[in-house]
Amino acid sequence: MIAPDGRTPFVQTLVGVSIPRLYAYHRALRQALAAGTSTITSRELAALLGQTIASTQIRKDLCALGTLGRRGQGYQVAPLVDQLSWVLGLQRDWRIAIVGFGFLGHAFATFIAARESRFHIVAIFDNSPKVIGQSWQGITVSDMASATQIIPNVGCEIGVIAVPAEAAQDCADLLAMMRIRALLNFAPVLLHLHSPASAPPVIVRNIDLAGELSILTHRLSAASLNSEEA
Amino acid sequence: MIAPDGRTPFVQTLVGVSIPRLYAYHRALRQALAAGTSTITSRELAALLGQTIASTQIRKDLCALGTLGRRGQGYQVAPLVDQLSWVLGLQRDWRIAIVGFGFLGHAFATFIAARESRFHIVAIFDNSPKVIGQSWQGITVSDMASATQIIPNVGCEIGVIAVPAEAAQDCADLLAMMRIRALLNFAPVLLHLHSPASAPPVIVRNIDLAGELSILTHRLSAASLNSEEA
DNA sequence: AAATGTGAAGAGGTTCACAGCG
DNA sequence: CGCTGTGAACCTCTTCACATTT
Repeated sequence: MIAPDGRTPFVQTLVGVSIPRLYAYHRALRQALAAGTSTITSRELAALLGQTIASTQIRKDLCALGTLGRRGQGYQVAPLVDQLSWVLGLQRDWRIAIVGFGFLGHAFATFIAARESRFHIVAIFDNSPKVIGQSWQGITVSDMASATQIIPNVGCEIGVIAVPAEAAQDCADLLAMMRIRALLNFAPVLLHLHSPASAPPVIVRNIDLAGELSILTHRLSAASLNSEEA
Repeated sequence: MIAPDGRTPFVQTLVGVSIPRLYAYHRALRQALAAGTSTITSRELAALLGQTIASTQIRKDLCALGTLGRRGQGYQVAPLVDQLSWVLGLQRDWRIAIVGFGFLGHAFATFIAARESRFHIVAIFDNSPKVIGQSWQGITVSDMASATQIIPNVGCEIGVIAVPAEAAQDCADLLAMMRIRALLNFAPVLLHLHSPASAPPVIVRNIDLAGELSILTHRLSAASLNSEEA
């Protein structure tokens, strides 16, 4: 793997840089590029991000990726987007298997297919007879049990778990056995993954909808208490 | 508002305590309580959380909520759950309006209704004629335009934005005008909320599905580079 | 003896101030 | 002169070590 500019990328050496922040830059800069902006300063980018990130922080982050800015001018947007794509792993395509094709799995598939051209849904599984056999954008929903045949064929790197909590662990085990390398888990359970010793560990990221809600309720409660005191 | 034990709660004064972590404790402890555990040590709780949080960290956090543990024994699970519920704002019920009743809105509603008894979906909006008029658990999906009449009637604190990116800002504006106090936003856009000067600012939390995916792809890329070097 | 509670040390990430270029 | 790049100060959160309590 060689970065677009020929330097060896040093993705793993980025200290002090948060990936969500880089993704925010990436999204904002893609929009700016689409709108015809060719050059941008760190302060302008901070404005695009609603001043949620200081311009100094932006410069620190971008500097850590390699020097791309021109002093006195700012940054070239196009190469910056490329560089960020590279670091975020978005310079290549990825194949995704969705497990659980209820409303959530369906929503995820539709959202990703519509917006992210580098992510491809290549397999869909469910265990409900009502859903199995249905077709979504040319992909037939298969029984979970047939994952052992299908996944080696289509070869996907990422699994999305959108099943009820009770079924999530079994799905995760099965996907790990199929050498899936990363999981996005919507089920509100802690997954225990004992990947085979030969394979690298499975990367898991959890999205907990109830947890997100409770962050809101915490802050609402705190806000009420503050206003009562005032 | 008075905490269960009579002390004045100090929700807003919790420094050095992350809310996602408290929520993780809450979930694990509720399960432990349901399984019949009445007492638990910080180390046992760390084990329940898959050793993702050190027992020292747990003690620091719980200590910050007020002294609830007994030295030599551990913590009483039941009062601990109550205390955490209080801090997280889960000691009361909350009413939610969902805007956008495609697959994602539907998934969110179903998920919350099934799992979280203190959250109540009280209004659903969409702008597609195909969806308006449908009924979900006794709630009729209404046109977005009628939100100005419906929301003041049902009085909900939290709004969920599950519409396409292009429509999200308008929905947020409308909800803010209706004095919604918090928003969970699934649309991949930065919302600008100019809440009326008289009202407290609207609390926003964004859930960015593509961003979550890119965190996985970043780590997958980094892992590949590392293994190549090894 | 066992586990909590907590000051102190440490690590990590953010902001500041300004040097360095264009 | 403007904006980037960056060492240093700063601050927040985590970990350690151990005193304290049951």
